Amino acid sequence: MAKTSQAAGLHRASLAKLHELDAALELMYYGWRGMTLKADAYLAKQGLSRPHHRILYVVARRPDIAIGALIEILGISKQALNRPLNLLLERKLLTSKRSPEQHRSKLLRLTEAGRRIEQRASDHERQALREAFERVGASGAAGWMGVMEAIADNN
Amino acid sequence: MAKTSQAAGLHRASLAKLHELDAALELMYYGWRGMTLKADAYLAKQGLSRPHHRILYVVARRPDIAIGALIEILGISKQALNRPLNLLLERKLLTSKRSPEQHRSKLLRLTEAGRRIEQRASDHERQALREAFERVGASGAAGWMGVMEAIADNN
DNA sequence: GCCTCATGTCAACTATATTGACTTGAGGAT
DNA sequence: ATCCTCAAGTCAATATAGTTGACATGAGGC
Repeated sequence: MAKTSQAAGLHRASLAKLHELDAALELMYYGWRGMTLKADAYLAKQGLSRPHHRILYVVARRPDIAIGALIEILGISKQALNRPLNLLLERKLLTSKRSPEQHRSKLLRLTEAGRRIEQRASDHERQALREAFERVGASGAAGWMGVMEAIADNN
Repeated sequence: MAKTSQAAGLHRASLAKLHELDAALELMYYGWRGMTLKADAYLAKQGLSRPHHRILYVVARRPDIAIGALIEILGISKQALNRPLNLLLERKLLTSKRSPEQHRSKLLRLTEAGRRIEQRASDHERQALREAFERVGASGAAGWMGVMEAIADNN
């Protein structure tokens, strides 16, 4: 699917800072890229990409989730979910079966192969976080979490 | 251009945590979204989107940048740059003129209107950061920067 | 006059999303 | 049985964001 991602500022561009917070703003951008770079490269090797990983990630943490609930969590339309989801089913990374009571909905689960890929992709991301946390120590990590929570809830 | 972005996990989904660092992993995702949410909404009102903002952001910090250098920094192909750049020129948010010595290259600058839009969009992002930094104090902010730098340089 | 280089443009393709309209298949209710 | 609802699936059209490849233009340099 996705081509191996381009240089795309592999080297953080040095731009003049017009505001005090410009450095932080750019760090958010490059931080996101730094965290996802290796995971995306791994996924590309498997013929998968970010949307597939998002599906695998959620299903891993919500076994037997129904399709409607998955759509809600991912925040995309069912048509947008359709392609990547079917690919994952065809490749037998996911299974779907009808619920015993609620026959209307289909329940999704990871297969062993799906679990393995989800683990490896997420591990690349966690590894980037782990190294960074180790470098700054526990108090820095706590600060990072606090800031990210505040930003995440900024609605 | 972009439709007003969907709910898309406006409420951070509560998923079981399979690993210690899953919470941090999700925070990176929601943090990025939290920072860009209002900026994207503002840009959409102006009929612009993230790529346009990226161009405006860089040109604001590198006045008289040539197109080739802009392509390098953004990490996209000239063909991909073409559409958003021409829109910005048509809408007179950017000007281009040939360099006095280096007549081969074109130099880009923001117009007043372009500067205003760049400022407002980036302000939405900086505001999210500012509030978060205020909430956690200087040491938390320093921790955040340290972690993000480590992740950004994780190549 | 030719070569190079920066820019511009055309075409075809891929991937990720959207909205709208419609179908299918399973249960529930009368 | 028939009708209604609901979850899921599918088809079509569109937008956005990117890619490669090929080729055109226009300004200097030699």
